[in-house]
Amino acid sequence: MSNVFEILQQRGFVQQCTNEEIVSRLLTETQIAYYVGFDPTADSLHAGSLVPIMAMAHLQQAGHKPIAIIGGGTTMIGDPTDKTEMRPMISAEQIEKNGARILKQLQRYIQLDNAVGLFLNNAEWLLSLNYVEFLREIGRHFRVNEMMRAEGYRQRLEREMGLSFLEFNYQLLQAYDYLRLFQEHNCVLQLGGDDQWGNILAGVDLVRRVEGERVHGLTFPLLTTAGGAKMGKTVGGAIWLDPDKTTPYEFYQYWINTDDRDVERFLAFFTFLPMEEVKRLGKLEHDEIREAKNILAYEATKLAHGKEQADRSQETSQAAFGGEGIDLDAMPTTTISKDYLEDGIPIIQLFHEAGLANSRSEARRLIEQGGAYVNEEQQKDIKIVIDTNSLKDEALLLRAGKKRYHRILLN
RNA sequence: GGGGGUGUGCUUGAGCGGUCAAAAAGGGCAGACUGUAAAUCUGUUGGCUACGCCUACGGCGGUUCGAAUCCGUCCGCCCCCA
Repeated sequence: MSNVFEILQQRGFVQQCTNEEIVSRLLTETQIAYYVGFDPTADSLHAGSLVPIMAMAHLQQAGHKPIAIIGGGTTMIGDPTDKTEMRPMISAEQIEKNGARILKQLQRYIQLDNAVGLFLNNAEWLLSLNYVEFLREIGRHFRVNEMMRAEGYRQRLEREMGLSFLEFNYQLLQAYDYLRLFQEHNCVLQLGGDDQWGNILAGVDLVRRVEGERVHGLTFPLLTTAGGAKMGKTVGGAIWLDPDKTTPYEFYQYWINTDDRDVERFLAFFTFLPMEEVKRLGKLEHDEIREAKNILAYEATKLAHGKEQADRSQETSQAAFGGEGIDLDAMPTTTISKDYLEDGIPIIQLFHEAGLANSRSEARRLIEQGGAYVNEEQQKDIKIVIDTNSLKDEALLLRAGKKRYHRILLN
């Protein structure tokens, strides 16, 4: 149980590794510094980022020193890897701002206090680089033909959109990051998604060429759900870690709706439950597996938002789906004026304005198809006008379909 | 620099000058089933003051009674040659 590498392996974190034996030994016999880069293009991390985060947490618990990097410098270029289009470039200030929020999120999982863990922005060293110097000292170590063999670049080269010279340089900069971190913090392991494998290797090579030292890399599998969707994405958008962007309840719901086939995998990745327990839960079938999803959702929410929020989300969830009660306080709410309602609001308009339908036409369809409920009563007539007579406990409870609720209050 | 392509609704992708709000698939939404899962089946899927009207097929202009479909031009992207 003491070997973190084994833990990572058992939990499914290891996709590729420069040398499993050596890395395993490094992790057991010494304490090392390791790094992961995070993308600061958004002001929040999302559920997909939890894979590297959890891996970092496991490693830190085993006594190793995490370095989280935000790509303030690299993001200003845009990673072409596996991207169908160029990433939008964003300003340094924005990156700075995003970075600060990301740091806060990371701190829920790992300690980054400048002592046992570091948080750095690679803009610190990338922005001041001198072009000619960089070419001479770093650029000379890269073979273009080798770079072009990398899957990510090749795709971009062979398919439609070309690859700008700017993007082509991305790999050099990321490799340079690794070199710097090795030189300054003695970082000898870089982790990342499997799409980063090429970039990680570039860094490993660079360190070897410049410093003559052997450093390592390890990638995580790129998770997709059994349904084929990208991990952490729903049609509505990404599942964010920021409670303002994705409420704890929605976060909880995301996990509890996990596909049966994903439960065991996800428990291993996104909770700290011991593997025996994970396996046991993963084997449950039929409605019993809901218990496993419940635990998954609870644990994941607790990690991201704390015990209190997890408890609440669980209660709300159980109330809403378990039976009678619906936790009114937990659902999205709109406040309207009393006069407005007294005059009567056509049901189509009501659903539209509550945000349960994106247009009036959509609201009309919803109602016609029997998916609209007011105070849990199905309304199929599009001409109905809702007024104060429909109030129940001074409020209206709207429902669209099975799971989407919205409450209307008066002021 | 020269030559050739291509640009359609959330996505992919059809589309004779009229019958195109635009085939088809995917996705989404709703309904049935059910375990807040998956699979399956059904309906629906631009907007609206709604059996009619408006906005849409890269931008702008033109030809025509009439254009997503023809012409010009501009923009983006791709391919070949240099």
